[in-house]
Amino acid sequence: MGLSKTEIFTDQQNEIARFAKAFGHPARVAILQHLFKIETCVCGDLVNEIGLAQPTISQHLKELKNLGLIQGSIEGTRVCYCIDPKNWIKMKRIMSEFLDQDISIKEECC
Amino acid sequence: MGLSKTEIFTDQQNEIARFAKAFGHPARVAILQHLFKIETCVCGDLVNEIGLAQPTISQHLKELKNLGLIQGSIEGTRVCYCIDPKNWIKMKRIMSEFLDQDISIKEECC
DNA sequence: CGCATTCATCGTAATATTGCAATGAAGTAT
DNA sequence: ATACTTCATTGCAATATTACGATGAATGCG
Repeated sequence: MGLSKTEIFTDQQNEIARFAKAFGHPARVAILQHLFKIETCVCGDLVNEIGLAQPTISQHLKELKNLGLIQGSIEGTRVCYCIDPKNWIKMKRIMSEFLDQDISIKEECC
Repeated sequence: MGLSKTEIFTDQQNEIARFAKAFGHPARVAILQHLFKIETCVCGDLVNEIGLAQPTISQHLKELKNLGLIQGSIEGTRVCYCIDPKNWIKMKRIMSEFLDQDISIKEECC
C-alpha cells in the first residue's frame, strides 16, 4: 500500500512522525545543519554545498518549508532560506516530549 | 530513484536520518510509547493495542529491533519486546546533538 | 530587447515503504 | 498425535520517496 493509516493514530503521534520524516533523509539533515552553521540565510550556494542536483535540493527545501522549519524569501533572482526559529523550537518541544519519555524507565526487564 | 545517496553525506548525518526514519511512522511511535507506558516488556497484545494487522506490526517491530531501539526475547509461544535503554540513550544523544544546534541562533534574518 | 542566472515545476524512472492475506515455524495443550 | 496459539516470513499490490533532465518563470544585465 505504501500509505500510512494515519487515522488510527493520535494527532500527536502523527505530528511526531511528520517531523521525524523530515529528518529522515541525510540531505535535509545536511541542509538544516548548514543553515545553522552559517548563522544567517543561505542564498544560492546550497546546491554546491550539498552534492545533489538543483531540482533535488529544491524538492527537499520545499518539504522543509511545508513543515514550517525553514522560510524562504525572494531576493532578486535568488531565494534566501533560513531556519524559522519559532517553529524549530515548537518542533523541538514536540520531539522532546517523545524522546524524553524514558524518565521513568528503570532497567532492562527481559 | 527512491534511493538516498548516502555516500555523499557524513556518517553522523546518515545516522541521524536512520533514527529519524524509524520515528517517521506513527505506528512505530505508538509502539515505542506503549512500551514506555507499561514500563515493562510487552508480550503479545501489541496487535490489539495498535490497530494494524499482525504481519504489519511484526514488520515495524523488526525495523525497531534492527536499529537496536528495542529487544525481543522468546517466552514460550510469545515474544516479549521491551526498550533497549542503552541504545535509546545513545540515540537520544545523537538526536539531541542535531536538535540542539540552535543554541547560537539569534533571530530571524530574512 | 535578447541573454544569462537562479530557482521552481513537470515528467519520468528507479527504489522504498506500507499493509495484509497466506503460509510457515515453534511452542503449548488436550 | 492433533489442534491451537503466537509470531515471523513470504509474496504481492498500492502508494511514497528520491533523483534528475527538461522546461518554465522571474529577475538582472548588456
